[in-house]
Amino acid sequence: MISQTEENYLKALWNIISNKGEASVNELSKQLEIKMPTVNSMMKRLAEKGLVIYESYKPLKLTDKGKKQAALIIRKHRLTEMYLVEKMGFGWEEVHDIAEQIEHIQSPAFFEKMDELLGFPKVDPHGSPIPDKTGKIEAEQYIRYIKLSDCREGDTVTFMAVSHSSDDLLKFLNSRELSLGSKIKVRSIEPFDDSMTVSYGGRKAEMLSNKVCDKLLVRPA
Amino acid sequence: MISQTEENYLKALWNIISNKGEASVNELSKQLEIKMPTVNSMMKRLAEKGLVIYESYKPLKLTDKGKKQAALIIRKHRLTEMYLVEKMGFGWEEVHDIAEQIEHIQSPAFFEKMDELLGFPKVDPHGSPIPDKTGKIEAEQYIRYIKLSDCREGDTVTFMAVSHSSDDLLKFLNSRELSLGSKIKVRSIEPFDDSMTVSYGGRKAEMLSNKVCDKLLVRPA
DNA sequence: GTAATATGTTAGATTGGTCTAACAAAATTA
DNA sequence: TAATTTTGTTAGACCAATCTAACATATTAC
Ligand SMILES: [Mn+2]
Ligand SMILES: [Mn+2]
Ligand SMILES: [Mn+2]
Ligand SMILES: [Mn+2]
Repeated sequence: MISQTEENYLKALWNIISNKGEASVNELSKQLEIKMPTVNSMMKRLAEKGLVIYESYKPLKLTDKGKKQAALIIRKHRLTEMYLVEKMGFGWEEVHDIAEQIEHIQSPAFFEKMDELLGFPKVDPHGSPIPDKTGKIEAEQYIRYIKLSDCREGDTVTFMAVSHSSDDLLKFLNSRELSLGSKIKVRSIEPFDDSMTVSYGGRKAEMLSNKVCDKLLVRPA
Repeated sequence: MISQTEENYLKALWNIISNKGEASVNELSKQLEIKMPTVNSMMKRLAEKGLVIYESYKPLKLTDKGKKQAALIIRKHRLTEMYLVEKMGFGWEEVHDIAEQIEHIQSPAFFEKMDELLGFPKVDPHGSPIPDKTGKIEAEQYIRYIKLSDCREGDTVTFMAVSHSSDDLLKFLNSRELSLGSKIKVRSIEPFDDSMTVSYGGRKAEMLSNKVCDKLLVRPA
């Protein structure tokens, strides 16, 4: 009914909308690395199918049906990432590309089994929430984490999620042994470049650039 | 480089060739439920790509490159089936359709990991051999099993594989608690319909139709 | 408020993967 | 061997998914 290609468009739309509030043809085009005219006609097709609300020159929206479909693909993606890390021994920096493919597998039983074997996890290995079977994200998880870069000297916080997880960032965090759940204390902030010196786990004075701190989502103690 | 669609053609070709010695456009067409003209043009494409040897009105062949590619897809299929049964708790009758999709995942690391977690299995849950990483099937596994239907009264054999495993057959075998590795003794053969009365495991006198016996591959004791 | 730039749309081409209809060759049957 | 049936091929259509080129509208800068 809905193709792999269409699923990828839906998912990208969902991601943009939940980060920035609304989506444009231009952004989608950049995100997917597909030219604007192609995106434009795909939006019309998805509108035909009742998944997207398309009006010329207006921001793109998802219908409720579209939101649900998208969330269910995200669910499959995140369950897969969790499974790969927890049950197969992959590192959190290795799983995205595999999940990008497995999210399109058509087999409710397969993902049911994953969910079960994992004990019905609420978040993926990068701290992002896993939508439930109806496409909803539990209220508790709407809690808006704050960026580490928005913290002040002396703050103590818990590292909860990575906002835009690139391979390079994840490998950097691996190298500093900074993982989800770590309690981080902000020792000092360098006024010149906003870099932070923090302590956590065994590490007593790690320096993190502002670019890094901007990607780390934390919960105040 | 090679699409999911092309992979399915290659695999079907490989299966037909290894069962019947050679393949025709007609057989491929039936197997894949795709009309002959479509198959015909796909064969030309795969010939272009050096995977198939195509000559008008002659039987279809795979090149060495084609054989290897096909075997590597079969490898992914069978490793997946084994993983689903051994590590995720699926029944042997549930895994084929999922494997049919997962076999197309592009990620050497993913299948490496499966192989490793499974302890480098040599056969899939239906007793079919798993090609190695170079696409070869180990010599030992070339052993030609015989059909249970070719056995005689009094023979004792080990159930090694299912030849054409349909859902219905596998469910039937489940219901009779007849699984791979069972030692089967042929008690009697009914001359009228060639049905067999056999004993194995806890069961002392199970009646198996000729249609069933024809699908069970066994190794003489 | 006009000019320049960025964003969005339309038109038309291309490729992959499928089909049906018509024709051709090979195999089977009479 | 001739007729019939089965198998294989060619031609031409269609839809999904992509592109480039050209044009239209909105936004931003001056
Ligand atoms: Mn991901
Ligand atoms: Mn994807
Ligand atoms: Mn199978
Ligand atoms: Mn397949």
